[in-house]
Amino acid sequence: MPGKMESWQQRRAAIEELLRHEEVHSQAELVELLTERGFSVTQSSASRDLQEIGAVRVNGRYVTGDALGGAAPSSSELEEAAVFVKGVVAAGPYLLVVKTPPGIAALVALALDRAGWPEVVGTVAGDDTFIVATAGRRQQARVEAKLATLVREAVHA
Amino acid sequence: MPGKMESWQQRRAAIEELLRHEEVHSQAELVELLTERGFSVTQSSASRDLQEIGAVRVNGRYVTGDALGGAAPSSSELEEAAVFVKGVVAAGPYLLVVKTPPGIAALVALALDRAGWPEVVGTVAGDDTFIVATAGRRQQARVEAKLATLVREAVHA
DNA sequence: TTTGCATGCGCATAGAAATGCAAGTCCCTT
DNA sequence: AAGGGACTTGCATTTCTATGCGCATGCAAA
Repeated sequence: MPGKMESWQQRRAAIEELLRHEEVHSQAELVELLTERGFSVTQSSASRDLQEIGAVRVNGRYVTGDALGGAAPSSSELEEAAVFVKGVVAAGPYLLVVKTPPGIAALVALALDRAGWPEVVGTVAGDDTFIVATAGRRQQARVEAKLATLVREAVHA
Repeated sequence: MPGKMESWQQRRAAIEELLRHEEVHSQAELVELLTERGFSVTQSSASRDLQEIGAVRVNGRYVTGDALGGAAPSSSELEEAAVFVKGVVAAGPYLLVVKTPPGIAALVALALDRAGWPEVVGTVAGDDTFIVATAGRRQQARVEAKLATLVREAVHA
């Protein structure tokens, strides 16, 4: 099986994006749209992705979970907040410690929470530091990498 | 077919009520519950009713649209606080991450502290998340289970 | 009463989504 | 470098949901 795990996160991001702008009525349709956009997947994965994302089918149309309840904070919020990140360090195999300027740890932590990354189990913020809890080593590594990328891009911009 | 058209409104009300207090995972299950309560229907009608009502299946469980957010009080301090627990997730073998509505994490964490569970080593609270430290896997699992029970009861009440 | 229209429902089935299983990858540990 | 575990995915199939069709009933007008 051609199991290219390369796109996983991009694919989910793409799905969320699709759900926001297109009318998706079935998983088969979603698969089609994804295919058009260069993602090669089957209905199986679509099903699992949707569940993971928290999408829901209402009246025969899929919508993202947070589109129902209000606040639809995209990753842009986090991208902005990323500017304040001064450092990310692993603390043991399950935690990350993130340093920020004084007073805004909570802000960044909140943004990270709302970004809804699947690997992030939760955050606890202090004044200039916050802790990110992840479910395991792998998740920790991913979050660390993603955060690092985000910070790099934020600084460049 | 004895189509008593008198009852469909009552039936739908009953369904809404059921969704609020029971875990309904499929339309077949719903039919069963309704039958127990004296409503004689088939899956067909259940499907149409759910659609009409605006119920939605999230993670394999049906909920009414407006049930997305809301809580009720209880008795003992921790039991009361349990209402606010939105999720419990293990982070590695020693920690639990508990999500709550914004601003309430400290309250719940304190209540848990005071409950004096032997498995709980300590808690650290943020704004909408707190972390529970336990002495090991076994304790972690036990706390997770106890919390889950508590939450379930709190919600049902 | 009879005729017509609208509605609620069940049956059968088309249509859609979830999942057990096994295969392929990536990484971490030894 | 080898071994093992944790993930992810696709396939095949099961399980669940939506709906076309026709019957039965209620109501209103003729």
